[in-house]
Amino acid sequence: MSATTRAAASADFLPLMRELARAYQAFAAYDASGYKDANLTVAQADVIFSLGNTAGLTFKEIGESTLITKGTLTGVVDRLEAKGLVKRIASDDDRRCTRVTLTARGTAVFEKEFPRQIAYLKERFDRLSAADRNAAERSLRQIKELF
Amino acid sequence: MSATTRAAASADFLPLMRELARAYQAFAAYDASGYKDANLTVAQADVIFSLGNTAGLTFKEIGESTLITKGTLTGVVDRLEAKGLVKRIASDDDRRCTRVTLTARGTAVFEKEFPRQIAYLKERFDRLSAADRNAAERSLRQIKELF
DNA sequence: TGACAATAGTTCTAATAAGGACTATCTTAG
DNA sequence: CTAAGATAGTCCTTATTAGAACTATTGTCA
Repeated sequence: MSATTRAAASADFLPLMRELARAYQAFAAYDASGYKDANLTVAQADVIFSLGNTAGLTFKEIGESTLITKGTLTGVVDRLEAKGLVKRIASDDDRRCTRVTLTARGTAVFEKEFPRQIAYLKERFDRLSAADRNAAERSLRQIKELF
Repeated sequence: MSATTRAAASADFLPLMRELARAYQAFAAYDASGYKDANLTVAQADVIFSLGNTAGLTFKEIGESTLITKGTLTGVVDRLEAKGLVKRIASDDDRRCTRVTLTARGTAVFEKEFPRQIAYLKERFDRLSAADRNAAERSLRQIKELF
């Protein structure tokens, strides 16, 4: 029995790891499919949804909310700005910061797409009982805290 | 109360969705960090681990195993081939298919990195009890099947 | 105050990632 | 057998993605 096989043999967490990847990918694919008609990517929608009902957020704040790293975020905001959905506003108090806010068109997109996507997702998540959802949430919190 | 706010108010699945994304991202970041020293990306390691202990797999089979889509897989295999870890072999019976196999160097990488990564991951997953792991696996299977 | 570390964004590079068009090859229906 | 459809990979485009180097600005401490 090789070292490789021996390592795998005692790895009874592999099915859990596999299910984590499969579940996330299945969800992510469904989530992304909801934005097709709106011509938004998941990253772009994440940013718009973060900005909705706020007076604007800094790149740092958007990054914390969406888990998009700053290097990526510059490009995402660039493309949203090119689409006229978002604008950069220089901050007065701290000139290192840039605030990003929704434009009128961005707000309109948010008010249309956010409820639509919530309903689109809710239709699936509601197939789970409240007990199952709570159990899943608890398990996922445990997993998150492993790392 | 706006339609947007109303939609979000009845969306009690949002915490679960958030935990799913957070848990997966935390795991993925830890997983990726394990390959730094080996100069492998997660996608490259996934392919090598799929090919380990096989006589070679087609692109289609690798894609099913790793969830990497074919357009991406061509590039991943290109880079692994450039590193000398993998080689393409034309199939005889079905000339549309290409089999991918580990080279001697690829096998050596597999036999070193696979047990190391399993141990690296096991150290974290073993912090969960068997019961918690089973509960998590069950929840994740439920979530996967929602989509 | 003045060097120096810390922070916020941008830019750059390499590598995914999805999807569609394209080529080559099988498969199947008539 | 042959035309039409299906399948396997490649190539192309657009958009992330992470991380490191870089600039500008702010905070800190002696």
